[in-house]
Amino acid sequence: MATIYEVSKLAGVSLATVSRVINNTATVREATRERVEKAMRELGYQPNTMAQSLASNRSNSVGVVVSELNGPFYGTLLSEIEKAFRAVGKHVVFAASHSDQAIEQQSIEFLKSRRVDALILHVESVSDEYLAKLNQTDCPVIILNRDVPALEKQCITLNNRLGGYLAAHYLLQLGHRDIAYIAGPQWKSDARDRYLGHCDALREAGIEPNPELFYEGDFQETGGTQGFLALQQKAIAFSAVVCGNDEMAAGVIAEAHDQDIDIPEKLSIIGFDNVNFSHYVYPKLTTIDYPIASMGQMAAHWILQHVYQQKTPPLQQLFEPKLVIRDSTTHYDDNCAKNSP
Amino acid sequence: MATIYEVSKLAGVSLATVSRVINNTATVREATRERVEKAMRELGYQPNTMAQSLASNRSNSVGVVVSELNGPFYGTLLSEIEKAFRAVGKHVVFAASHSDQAIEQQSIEFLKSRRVDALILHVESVSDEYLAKLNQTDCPVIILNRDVPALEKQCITLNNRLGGYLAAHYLLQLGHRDIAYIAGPQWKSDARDRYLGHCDALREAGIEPNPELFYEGDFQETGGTQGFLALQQKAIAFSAVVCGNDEMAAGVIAEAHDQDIDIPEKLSIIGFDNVNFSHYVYPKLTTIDYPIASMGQMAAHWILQHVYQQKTPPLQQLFEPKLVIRDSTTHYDDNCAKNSP
DNA sequence: TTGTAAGCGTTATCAC
DNA sequence: GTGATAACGCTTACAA
Repeated sequence: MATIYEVSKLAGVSLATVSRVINNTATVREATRERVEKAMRELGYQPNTMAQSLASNRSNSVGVVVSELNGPFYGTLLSEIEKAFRAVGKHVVFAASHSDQAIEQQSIEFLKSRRVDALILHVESVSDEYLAKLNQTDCPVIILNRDVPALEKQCITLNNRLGGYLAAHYLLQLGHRDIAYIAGPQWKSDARDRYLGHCDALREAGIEPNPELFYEGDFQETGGTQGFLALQQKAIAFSAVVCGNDEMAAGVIAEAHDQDIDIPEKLSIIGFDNVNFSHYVYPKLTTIDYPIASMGQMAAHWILQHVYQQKTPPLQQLFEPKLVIRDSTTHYDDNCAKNSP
Repeated sequence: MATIYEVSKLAGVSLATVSRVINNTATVREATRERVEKAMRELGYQPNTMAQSLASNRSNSVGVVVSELNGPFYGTLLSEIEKAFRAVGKHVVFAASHSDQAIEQQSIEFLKSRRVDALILHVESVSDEYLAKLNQTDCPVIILNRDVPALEKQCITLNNRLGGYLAAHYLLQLGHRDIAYIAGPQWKSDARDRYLGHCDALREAGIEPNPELFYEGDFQETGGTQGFLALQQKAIAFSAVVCGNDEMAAGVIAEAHDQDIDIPEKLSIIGFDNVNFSHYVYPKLTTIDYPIASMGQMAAHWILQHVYQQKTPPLQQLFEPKLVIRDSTTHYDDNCAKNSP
């Protein structure tokens, strides 16, 4: 593989000049540039990125760590990030923590050891302090789906509260009054915010949230099923159930099928995230769209701008969810048997 | 960040010795090794991977290119590959071709410019010749889900024909005789093989495959829907339909719902791949499991063994699919209205 | 505008 | 066993 030295010899210029045309780092006379480019072409020259990195103290690569890769969510994220960086010749190296708390921090360190120029993190278990410290080293960090006060300029988040509001508001609009809620783990801020938005909408409609209609699940399909069963045990009936995410909504739907409950006629169900399988469930799931692709893109833009000094469209930190109406919800009907024991 | 030089000074040894303890590359007296290790710990030393790569001509990273990242398939693949390599301190950098023919080759070149030690490819559009040439350079290639004759030792594939056989065989066993087939694009060898297996089972049962019961789809959900509609137009009735993949099966199920056709009572449906949403469709999809996780792991093992000289479990190139029985299939029943105009 | 030369932090080849 | 020292291929002052 040809080196910069051979190029310089063939073009009859110095190493420095070749480097200049490679990096556009100083003005080079047009004639010279052309001679160099010709030489590069003839030799099929490709800069050795390792040498570049070593000399410039820049790896031209960014790291991404996500908690899970199997799910319907992170593929889209990674895909978008990679696309954005490749367009400017930067590589992305990634690690998955496989939802393991111990591995998460280790993943970050692992990528740092690769001297990535920046890190995009979608993580849950590491502490705010750790993230703040990390950012102070040499490696800017941008954080998805989480608010770290010390890093407020570098967090890209969804307005989860608004999302929760939109879901409940839609159901209220359809005439539902007794709306059950199957939440995600309440130690997670997004799960909490979604429920807060839910309560906002209820109160706005003059309804006080009823603890009897609340169940704390685990964001998994089975959690949805269990939540639905638990809610049915209670004394109070409901005509709709909103879930903290689509997986749990799928769990509810599955159980409803088992019990021969017609959806949406007897029970309206609404999810959250709009993951890629949400239109494979039957009936197709009404849900709240989480614009993960745009958020990934924005993370890339932030780094492009702040780390690589590239021009990008204006940055945005807070994203708005949108209601996606499909077939799992319908008007409240007095005749509909409310769901209760 | 501490360098190897500082470590050597603190430990009172030469650069070379420190390098030796880092790489276990020659015998170092126990006392010396300990002094060096202590120094490394005290300085929080981490080798600079760029410098290592430059000097050793090894990047300690492997590249992965996949055609798509959104789908339900590649996340699992990447996840498994990353896990295997991280365990031995190797990084993985990836690129997605976003199903774009032009980008695919460019993605490969992009990763090669990063001097990856090896490449794992799940690609369709580049030619066999290109792959063979690629492998001859400096960069071993391992290929997933595709047979490249010139690289037969480096291809990891699924026995698609067996998979097709298993699906049809199961339906025959259930008593179905008129079985429609919605295939993937027949220029793809996996799509072809699956159908061949289907025919194998039919002939084994003394049934000659009927071209009227065959439709060539596109592996997409909409293709399944269109295929189902097209098959219904034909003069011949069928009691079951097998699809070249799960997406198309989902399309058939959606259309069946629209037409109020009971599944599986009136129509049995079977997919292929066992993607992560296959149990979210209703009824849960009977399908053929594609062991993508094991295959990704095997790709990693191959590289670990041949490129990094690590010991691994024995390698395996051909994987066997398995029938996964769920709720979209049932016994053939004479009373069942066959599907026809 | 172009050239010279000193790094960048390792590994690897010699000697000792 | 250990230590000098020359690569590795590039960037980047500093000169010219």
